[in-house]
Order: sequence, then C-alpha cells, then structure tokens
Amino acid sequence: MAAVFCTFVRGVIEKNLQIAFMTIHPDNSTCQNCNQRFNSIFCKAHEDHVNQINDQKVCNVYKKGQTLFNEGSHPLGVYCVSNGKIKMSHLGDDGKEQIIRLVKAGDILGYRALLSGERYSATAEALEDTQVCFIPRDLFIKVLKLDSNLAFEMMKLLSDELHRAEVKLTHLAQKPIRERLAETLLFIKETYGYEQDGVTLSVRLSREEIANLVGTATESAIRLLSEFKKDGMIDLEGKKIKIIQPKELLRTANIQD
Amino acid sequence: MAAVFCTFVRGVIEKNLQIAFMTIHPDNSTCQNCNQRFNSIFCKAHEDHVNQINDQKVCNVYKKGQTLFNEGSHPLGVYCVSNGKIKMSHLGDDGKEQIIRLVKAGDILGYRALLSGERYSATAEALEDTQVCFIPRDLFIKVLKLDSNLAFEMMKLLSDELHRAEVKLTHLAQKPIRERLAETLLFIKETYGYEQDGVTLSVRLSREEIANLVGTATESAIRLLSEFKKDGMIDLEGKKIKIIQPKELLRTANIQD
DNA sequence: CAGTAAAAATGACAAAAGTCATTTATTTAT
DNA sequence: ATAAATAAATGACTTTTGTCATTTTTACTG
Repeated sequence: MAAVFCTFVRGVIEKNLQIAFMTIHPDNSTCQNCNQRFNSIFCKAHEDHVNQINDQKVCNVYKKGQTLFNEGSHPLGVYCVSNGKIKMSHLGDDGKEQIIRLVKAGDILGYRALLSGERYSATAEALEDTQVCFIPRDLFIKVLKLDSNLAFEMMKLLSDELHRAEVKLTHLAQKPIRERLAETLLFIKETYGYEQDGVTLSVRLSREEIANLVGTATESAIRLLSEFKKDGMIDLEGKKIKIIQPKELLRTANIQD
Repeated sequence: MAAVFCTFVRGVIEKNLQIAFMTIHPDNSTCQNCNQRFNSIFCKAHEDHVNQINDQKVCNVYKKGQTLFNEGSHPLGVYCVSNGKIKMSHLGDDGKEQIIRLVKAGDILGYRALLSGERYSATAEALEDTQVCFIPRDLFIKVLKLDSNLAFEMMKLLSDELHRAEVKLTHLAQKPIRERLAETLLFIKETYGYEQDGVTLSVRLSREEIANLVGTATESAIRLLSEFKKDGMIDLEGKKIKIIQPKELLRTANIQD
C-alpha cells in the first residue's frame, strides 16, 4: 500500500501530506509517508532499505535552543530532519561560534563525522522546534554499502557541500563584509525562503548569529544591516528581516558566478 | 595476493618502489607497481578494478606551470598523481586567486566536480614537473558503483576534505593573518615535508602564492614572513623556506584543536 | 654576462574592521 | 504589568589589513 502511494500518486500525496503533517506527530510518522520523503537523499534509496530505516529509526522533537549533538562527542548515527531548522557551528579557537551550515527539513546531518570516523567537529542546535529521525550508525553504513544509488547520492551531497565550503572560503578571504552580509541574507532566503507575505525571511536569527554566519563582529553586522535598511534594500522589525530589493542585494553581494 | 602485499610487506615495498620510480617513466608504469599503489585511495579497491583502471588509464607529464584543467571546463575523468605537486585554486570574483588545496603524490583530483555533475570549480596547475594518470569518467563511475569499499573510501575522502574546508573557513573568519600564515607554513610542511636537510620546505612557492593560500595581500605575507625570520622562527633564501623553530611556529599559529 | 623583466621588500598612507563603552530597545520572568 | 536581563544600536577610538609607490633583489633571456 505504501509502495503504491509512493510510486504512483507521488505529487498529489506529497502536497496532501505536507498539509496533513504540518504539525508535529513524532509517533505515528513513518519514512514512507514522511513529508520529506521525496525531498531527502533517501529518495534515491531502494524501497527495502527505506523500510529497514523506517523500522529502526527513532523520532525526536528538539525544542528551540536544544542541541542534537555537540562538537567533540561521538557520532552514533545520522539525523534526518522532517520538520524545523537547525544551525551547525564550530567553536573557533578563541571560543567564538562560526556557523558553517543551515539545515532545513529534508536535509540530513551528522554524516560528516560518521563517515570520517571522527568525533563531531560541529555542534547542531535547533533554531526552532524541530522534528528529526535518528538512524543508527550500523544501519546507515550497511544500507550505504548495499545501495550504490544511495552511496552515489551521498558522494554527490558531500561534493556539493565541499563546493559550498570552498566558495565560502574564497569569499571570506577576498570579499569585504558588506558583500558577504548581502550574500548571507540571500543565502538565508535560498535556504529557508520567505514567510507567507513573500518578503520576510522565515527564520529568526539574532544579530550575533548573523555575524557568526558572515564571519564578522556582531557590531559590524548590526551597523551594516542598518545601512542596508537605510538604503531601502531590507527592512528590520526586531528579528524579522524583510527583503525589499532582492536585486539590489544581489548587486551588493557582487557575485560573479 | 595484493591484499597480502597491502597488509604485510607494505612498508618495504613502498620504500623500494620509491627509489625505483624516482625518475619519471610515463609509458612503462602500471597501477599495480605504481610507487603510490599503497598510498592512494585505490589501495582499498579490489584487484580486478585496479587492473581495469590500469588498462584504461592514460599517463601524462605536466611541466611546472602547466594546467591539468581549468575552472569552468567539463570533467572527463579523475587524475591520480604518481609524482609531483599541484595547486588547486579558485578565481575570486575580482580575479584574485585563492588556493584551496595542495595536491601531492598519491592524491587524486578532479573528483569533486565529476561527482557533483558540474564543471570544474577550480583550476589545477603543476607546481613542478608532475606525472599523473588520467582515469576516464565512465570507468571511474563504474568501479565506484561496483566497489563499495572504494566508494566508502571516496566518501571518507570527501568528508575529510569537507572537514578541512570547514576548519579553514572558521580560521579565515576568526584568526588574524599572523596566525594563519604560521598555520599555512605548518600545513605546507605537513603536506610536502622537508628536503633532505630536514628543515627546508620541499616546495617552491612565490610570495603571492603563499598569500593566496593564507588569504591575504601579497605585501602582508611578505612583511610577516620577514617578521618570522627576524624572530628566528624561519629562514628565507629566495623561494626556499626553512623551518627553524617549528614549536614556536605552532605556538604562533595558536591552534587549539 | 649584461640587460631586462619579474619578484620581493619596504615605506607611507588609507581603508576596513574590530573593540570597548554607553544608550536604547526588546524579551523574559515574576 | 513591571523589573530585570538580554539583545540591539550607536559612537569614539584602535588595530589590523590593504593599497600604492618605490627601491632592491632575483631570475631570465638573448
């Protein structure tokens, strides 16, 4: 039954489920009818493997501010986000947070350290109430070994992440903060999109978090955000950020590629 | 048999081969007796697959300054370095080079774009005369699909690269140039090691290249190198850099982890 | 081996970004 | 609802880093 659902009436089901599962039901959800079923890397996995994952997964809800795992601890599996938003960050040598990734529904996390065979090099913290499924290490590894399509998707995912990191690295080395802030705002938009109004970024980040994403001092981020507002590119209402002139922001970001 | 080699007499074989293959023989070299046989990712590949790669590979020598591939062009396969040194770099939006990786014998390159299914995002240029084997795209993909051990090694490699990139990114965002330069010198040492004298870095990089590795202006790199020399941590003779006080350099790099 | 070109080094200065102190606004908890 | 705590905003100032111009050194070529 689930298979029929999955294969044939995919689009329709997806839409319906997205509405049906808007609220968090950690107990009755299954991978087969997860609202992120066709959105995640497991999309490419064989049905049997998805079923195995479904049998062994453990769902959990993390409240805003709670951490899924901490830098330095041992990975026991991977997490698959069915709902919510997560930031992943390194602690710099002087104790300053550097946000290296924003995680959204459908994404997986915790795989980097697991595949490297190392401890976590980053901390994952929920930016809002978030529902994730935990897939135990051994099962994940086993499925990855058996399912070459999934393994390929994993390699593609890692390659894409690596690309992102390399581009960010280049920009950190070469671009002024003004450009990087504009780019960061657009990146947030790409990742989490807008609220219903079509202009407000649908995530609440503190100024400090924005600074830690850009790679600058909090005060510098605040000052530049104010400038952007004065220039009419964005609007600020507490933690709400509205993108008024995306084109102008893009120009400010000065992205060639 | 290869497995026995790999596991038991590895060290001995490696040393012998390194002497035997010191000079470049692009035509008569095979993967099976390549001096990097037990050093590269293909160490973990099944013997049959190594043989297939050996049959289809194309060896080539690139002179110092020649490029293996350019940012923006299509990947046709991956390269395996049997001898030499290569830099990989992005061109920043304003045309400035950012070196994102130093490649050494035994490393492979060109896999990132190939796995992502994109064009090359970096340019690879030989830092000295370098011998590489080219493995065609389809074969590489095929072997990766068939050989789950190799696929796993690939994922591990990507994960490690991603980790490196994330750490570098954090340091670029948070550490002063002085610390980053010290770190870079130690990184060069880790990657390419010393010459016979045990103190001279065994790669010649221009001041500009060092700056593009650190992520700073050439003049800043020059000035700080001079300071390091004045402080007795390093010695400079043209493009030769000697590491006099590695411990002091490490302290200057201010690395916590 | 000279002569030229390129790279490295240095100085003076400008711009960018960070820090610290203080004020204002916004949350949060009582 | 109000006080306390936290976050945001702003100003003054310092430090870091980059830029441009110039000199010196090194490498290259005929």
